[in-house]
Amino acid sequence: MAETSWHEQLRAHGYRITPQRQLVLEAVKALEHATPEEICGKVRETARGVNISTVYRTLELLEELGMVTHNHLGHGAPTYHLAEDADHVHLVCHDCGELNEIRPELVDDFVTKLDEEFGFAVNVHHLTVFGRCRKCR
Amino acid sequence: MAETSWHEQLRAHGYRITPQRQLVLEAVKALEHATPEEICGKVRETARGVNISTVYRTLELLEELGMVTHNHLGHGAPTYHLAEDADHVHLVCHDCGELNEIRPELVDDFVTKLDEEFGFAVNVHHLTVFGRCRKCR
DNA sequence: TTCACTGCAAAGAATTTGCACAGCT
DNA sequence: AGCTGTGCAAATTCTTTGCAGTGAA
Repeated sequence: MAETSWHEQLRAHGYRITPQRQLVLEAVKALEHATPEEICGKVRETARGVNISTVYRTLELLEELGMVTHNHLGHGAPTYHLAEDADHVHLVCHDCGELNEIRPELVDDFVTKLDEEFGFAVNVHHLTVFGRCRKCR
Repeated sequence: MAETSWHEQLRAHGYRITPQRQLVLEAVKALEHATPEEICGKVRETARGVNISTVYRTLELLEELGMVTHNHLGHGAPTYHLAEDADHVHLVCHDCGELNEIRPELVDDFVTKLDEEFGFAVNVHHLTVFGRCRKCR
């Protein structure tokens, strides 16, 4: 995403460009799969006093605009990443918690089948598959 | 599951049979996809004074013994059901929240592929697929 | 100047834990 | 009787909200 692109996307919807929003977006990009708490920590490395509730509000906004997405990779807080980096499916091991990202093509058949049979459009970016990894079986 | 089966499964692991455990298991069976809160409500229809923390502890125990499983069907609390009734995949619509259960055979190819390519054993019972249903597209 | 945005503090929802007593076995 | 399980209350974790002051446009 070009620097100007997200500025304009915010403006086009009547939202303002603020340092906090810039920093949150940068943190999401840099951290990958980060929780709101972690994002807040990263942001505070640069700007002090940024509040966790601002992070929540910003993530909600950025998600609404389609700039970031989130996943539930376990029992705890959700993790966020850039929408443009989200083109993968998550594999999470129940036992060791290991996270793997796999090519979305692997679910293409499945996605097609659900579309044909139920008219259901799978959101592949939000798909997390739990199971047991090679090491833990 | 026969009446005696789960009694023995508890005993075999050194756990005791209590009215609370029986009621929680019955509530899980009766409600299907119920949150801990809902299960607690159901249990209290029969026995008063059962505590929510007992429900949590019991669900954790029953899950550990493989008698119930849980899924995350949205942002809120997880939902529990009997493991023996869990042989389906969940389809959840982002927009209307509608929940559908589909035949697990639909993911067989996908499961096989993940096994072959990554040695990853998918827990189909815990699989929830988000997307947009026919009506909301 | 105007009104969206933020920080702060408090409220809320979901879950866990410590501890003394109750009740299975 | 012995020890697991339970109720209760308080602590935690994660998230949202109200409100008054700040700052982007």
